[in-house]
Order: sequence, then C-alpha cells, then structure tokens
Amino acid sequence: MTAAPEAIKVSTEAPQKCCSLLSGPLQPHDAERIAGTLKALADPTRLRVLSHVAAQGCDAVCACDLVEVLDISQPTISHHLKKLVEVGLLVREQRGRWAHYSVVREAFAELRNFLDLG
Amino acid sequence: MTAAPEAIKVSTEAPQKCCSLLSGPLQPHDAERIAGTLKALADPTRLRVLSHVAAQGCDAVCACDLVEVLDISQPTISHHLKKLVEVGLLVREQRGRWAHYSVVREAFAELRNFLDLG
DNA sequence: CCGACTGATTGATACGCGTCAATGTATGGT
DNA sequence: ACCATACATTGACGCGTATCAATCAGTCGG
Repeated sequence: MTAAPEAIKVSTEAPQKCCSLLSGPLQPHDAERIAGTLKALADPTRLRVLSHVAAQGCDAVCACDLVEVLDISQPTISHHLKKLVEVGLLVREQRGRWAHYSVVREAFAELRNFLDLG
Repeated sequence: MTAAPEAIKVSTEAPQKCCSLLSGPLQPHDAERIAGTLKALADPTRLRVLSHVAAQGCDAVCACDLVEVLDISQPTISHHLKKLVEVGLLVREQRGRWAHYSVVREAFAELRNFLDLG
C-alpha cells in the first residue's frame, strides 16, 4: 500500500526569523544560527555543487550527475548534499532510485537580506 | 616628519572578479576564492563583530570597544579582525594607539550579487 | 627616559570538518 | 528470487582553526 514516502525532515520548514547585520547588535544565538547556514555555504565543493544545481533552474538535479561532472567521490557528494539540505539551501526529492535536488530560493534571499548594509 | 603610515595591504584592492551562482558552472579556482570570503563570514563571533562595526554606519570602530562589548578576549578579537580585513570585508585604519575598523560595502554587495538566483 | 596603554603575535590545546574506502540500504529490472 | 544500480552511512585520517594566556611591539603622557 505504498506508505507515503516520508517527506524529508529538515530543521524547520518555517522560514528563519529575519535578521540583518544592521538590525541592532546581533545576539549570540542568532549569530550561531546564521553562521551555521554560512558554514554550509563556505566550502568550494559545495559552491560547485550549488552552481550546478542552480544552473538547472527549475529542474531538479540527480546526485549521479553531480558525481560525474564534479569528479568527486560519491560519498563526498552525498555528504555535501546532506549538509546543504540540513541548512535549507537545497531540498531533496526521491524519485525511485534517484534523489533529485533543487535550490531553495527563499533561503538565498534571506542570506542576501542579511548581508544588506543598506 | 610623520612618515605616511602605510595603508594596510589586503590581498587586492581591485574589486574581485564578479561571479554568480548562475553564471555557468563555477570553476574550482573561483569556488576557492569565494569560499574563502564566506569562511571568514561563517563564524558567530565574527558575525557579532561585523554587526557592531556595521551598526556604526560611517564611523569606524576601535578594537577596544569590541573587547568591552562582546566579552571576548582581546587576542581573539584581534585574530578575528585580522581575518575579516584579509578577505576585504573590513578595512583597518590606525590612529595613534587606536586601530579603527569599518565595513567595506562593496565586498558585501558582491557577496549579495553572488547569491542572487535571479 | 619611563611607565601605562593599545593591540598584534606566539604557542598550546581542543575541536570540527573535508575526504575517501568500505559497507549498508533501498529500488528496479529480468 | 537474484543481481545491478543509486545513494546513504560508517570509520579513519589529516588538516584547519577558534580560543586564551603569555609575551611582544608601538604610542602617548609625565
């Protein structure tokens, strides 16, 4: 009976509370949270992964494609994709044997907003 | 005769070549460079530092203020400020005994541009 | 000159993380 | 049922770095 295939659970589906570098002194708690997202972004391999996924626009990209294109071992790709999903920069969609990934535009928009110095 | 006090030398005063997640597949070299800047940003302590400096708008902030406000040891603050200057997110200006720091708006604008998914 | 102050540097410690080989877990074809 | 395929997980290794105490290097006041 094909149990509903468990939507992936990321931290919080709710959009992160909006913070900016200009909105008053940054509380340690907020600093930790935003730094977490930025850490996921601050890796050359993950940037290349994101670049390839983002380049597909609306289409989702399957992990096997990334392994071929980027010339990086499959476990490493899987590791990076997981981190990017955990912080909400990517979403994962399982289709049969294949895992498809696509970018979360809102997450990037929030980061851009955070970096806005007015 | 007050020798000109040697403007701080960061990597390159030239604005970084413009890259975006959408402008074709990201080359490993560019990925390294941008990840370097993001790594400097991806630390809660440095985010708090930046928040305080950015909050001063045009005025530069002296390091001693940061030590007081953030309740972090002076060597640690100095270490973080150095990293932020190295990647070009802050500039340092020495005035007598005091070192004043201010944000580089262009650097933040470039990051925002990089994160723009259209 | 000397002492007080600002801030950078050094050294040590601890922890996180990127990477891959090996293995595990589903899924689908035959 | 069986085997190949697509990913995920585990374990291990190495390297970078955040942190602070101690020390060093300039700079001003007296």
